[in-house]
Amino acid sequence: MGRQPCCDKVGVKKGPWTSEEDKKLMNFIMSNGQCCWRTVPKLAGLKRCGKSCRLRWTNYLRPDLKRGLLTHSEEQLVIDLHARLGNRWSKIASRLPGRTDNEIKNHWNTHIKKKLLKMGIDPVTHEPLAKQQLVSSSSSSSESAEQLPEPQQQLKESVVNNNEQENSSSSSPPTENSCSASGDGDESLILNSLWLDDTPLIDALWDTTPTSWLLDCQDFGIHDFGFNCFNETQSNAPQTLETEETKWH
DNA sequence: AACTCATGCAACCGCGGGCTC
DNA sequence: TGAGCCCGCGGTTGCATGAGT
Repeated sequence: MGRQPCCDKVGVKKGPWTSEEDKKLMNFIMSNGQCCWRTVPKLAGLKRCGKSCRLRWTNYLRPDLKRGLLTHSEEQLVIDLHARLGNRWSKIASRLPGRTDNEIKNHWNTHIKKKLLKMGIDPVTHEPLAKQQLVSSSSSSSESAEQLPEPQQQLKESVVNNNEQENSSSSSPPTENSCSASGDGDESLILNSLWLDDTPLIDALWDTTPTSWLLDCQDFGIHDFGFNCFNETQSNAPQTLETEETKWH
């Protein structure tokens, strides 16, 4: 169907926001609340499109936003949620108070992705890269997985064990990616369990993390990246965020 | 000091979903 | 039921800044 542009392109300003514009938008939202973004620029006296106003507000001006780098445990949470949800940044962001989908997406693409790759973990599937290469390069034979070198074999077993545990526990649903072959039913279970409870996961998640198999990744040099503190942070992540963050970065 | 390259972040764009009529 | 509209999402781009040569 034909779509009208989100705003009149003529006379609409683009590019970086000035502090004057920020002030206008901030004042307007503060006094009128968030409503009908299409009308916001007009009412607030801005030469911007509503979309741009919404983005600026949600990604930058919102008073509840945290600024600065993601903490260690926030990163861990992002990794785990990404394993469950894939690139659903807004869903992931909804579990991290004060963080925006854009921020998380950027952080994923610039930091976490690289760290995972360096560790030999596919950032898309969250599976060990070595394992994937073996599987893909040796046709569809299931035997290939049995012939993994020792470190990869340990990883594989770890993954299997975790999946088995998760499959047998109603309180910790299987990951979307690692169990992608199990069908849509699993995903709906995951989503149900995730979204029925809207409280942020930041404090509770790592007790049952499906990426806990990363703990066994010592042979991939994980200690170089600070993953050796997974065990510590599982039990008291929020309390140790700042100190762990310094190790991590 | 000047240049190039890499990195990180803010912002834009196009599309899909949901709602209304 | 389907067209029109708006909002929100995810992918991508562009620019500013820092590091390296």
